[in-house]
Amino acid sequence: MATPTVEAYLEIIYMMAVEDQSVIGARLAESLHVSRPTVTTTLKRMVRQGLVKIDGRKEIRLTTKGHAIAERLQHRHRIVERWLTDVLGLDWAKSDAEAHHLEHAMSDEVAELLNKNLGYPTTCPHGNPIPGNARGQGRPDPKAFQLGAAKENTTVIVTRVSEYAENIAELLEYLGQRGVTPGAKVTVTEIAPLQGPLTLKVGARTTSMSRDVAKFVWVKRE
Amino acid sequence: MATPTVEAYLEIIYMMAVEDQSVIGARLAESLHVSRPTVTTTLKRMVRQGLVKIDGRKEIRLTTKGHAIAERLQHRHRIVERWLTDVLGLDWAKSDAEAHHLEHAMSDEVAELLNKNLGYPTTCPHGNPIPGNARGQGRPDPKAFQLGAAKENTTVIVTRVSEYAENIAELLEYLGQRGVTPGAKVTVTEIAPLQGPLTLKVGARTTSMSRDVAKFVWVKRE
DNA sequence: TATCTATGTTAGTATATTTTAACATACCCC
DNA sequence: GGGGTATGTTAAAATATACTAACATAGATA
Repeated sequence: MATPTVEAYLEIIYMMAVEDQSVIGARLAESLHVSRPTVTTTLKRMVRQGLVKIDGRKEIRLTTKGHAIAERLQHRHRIVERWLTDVLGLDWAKSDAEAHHLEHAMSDEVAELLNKNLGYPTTCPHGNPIPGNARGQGRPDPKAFQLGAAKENTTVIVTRVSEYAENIAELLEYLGQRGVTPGAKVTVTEIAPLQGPLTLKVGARTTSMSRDVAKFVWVKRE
Repeated sequence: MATPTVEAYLEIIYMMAVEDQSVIGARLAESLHVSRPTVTTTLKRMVRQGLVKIDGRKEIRLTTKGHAIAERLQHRHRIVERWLTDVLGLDWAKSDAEAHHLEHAMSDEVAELLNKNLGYPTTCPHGNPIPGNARGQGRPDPKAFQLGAAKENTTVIVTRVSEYAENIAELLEYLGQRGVTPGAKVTVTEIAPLQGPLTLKVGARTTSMSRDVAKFVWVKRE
């Protein structure tokens, strides 16, 4: 029923909501790399189909129906990512984009066979919970906080990297190359003022990271 | 570049040519379950894009470019089928339809990682050669002939089942349930006259099969 | 030869998706 | 309060994909 385009909208809306972002058309246009008028038209269709609602402040919300589809897509997406990275050995930075294509072309039956074959993983390679497999129905750990909010001279463990970002592929590659992946131990050695970068120690390596990037990395106390 | 729709056309044209079928618009309309005017429009686009040529007798032929895309799709299709049936345990009748969806959503890189992971299989579960992996560049065994052409009281080995048929899912399910799969030994015990059915012995079981169906089953002498 | 059948094409529509140009609004800052 | 920025919408257009109704044509057949 839902076209791949509409499915992509549903999924990004779902992700933005999970990340507590403001879900408005302008944000969708950026994330999906389409113009604002396109978003207006598509959303109009989606409202007609009962997939989303738009309130007076132009905030977009998923209906029960839209939410169900989005959650099914996230389920597929993360299982496919697990397969791509763990079984096929695909780079974790590439697996997100690839999964975005495959998730729209996979039947429920195959998704469940794959899920079983992988042993019902609870998170994707980026640490995000898999709805249906993980407890909490895919809600991220509430005790986690953004690396950007960590205090100086604390050591934290990376729990997950958000997959909602405009330049997600670059972001993942950047983080992967520096070892900032789920389970990694990171020490914040310095926080520059004026929204400046963080200085981090990851393993034996010292690196710096902008505050904007650090927002996408969720961590917990050691 | 090529949309999923155009890719589906390319693939079916490729398959029909391999099976020595007459490749004309009316046949495409049936196979793809669209109307004849739709085929006219889409073919016009494909000619403009340099993917196919149509001769004076309305026969459709792939250009080098179209052929390359079709072959890449067949490669993916059959590798994916192998994965679906061998690794995930999906029914062989369902794997064809599922592969038709997944093949359009898979990058070259993932297709090759999967190919390697499966050990470079030479045929799909239906016995059809995988272009690039099999010798002969995906041409079926020239010594094989259709089960419908077998003589009475001969025993043959099934080499492959054609995946080009209008009701392919039903056909595969029918054959699978009767054990008529690649490698099976089949004895033709009786051939009814007037294009009537064949009586077959497959293992301990005796069954009959219409001549129309028997055209899709390719066999070789024991 | 007249007709039936298969096939292809035109015409007219419809929907989904996309764009640019232009305009409308709301809110923030000085 | 006035200008600027962010945001949303309208208008006009294009492309890909699909349909039905109608017509054209070639071959086969009665």
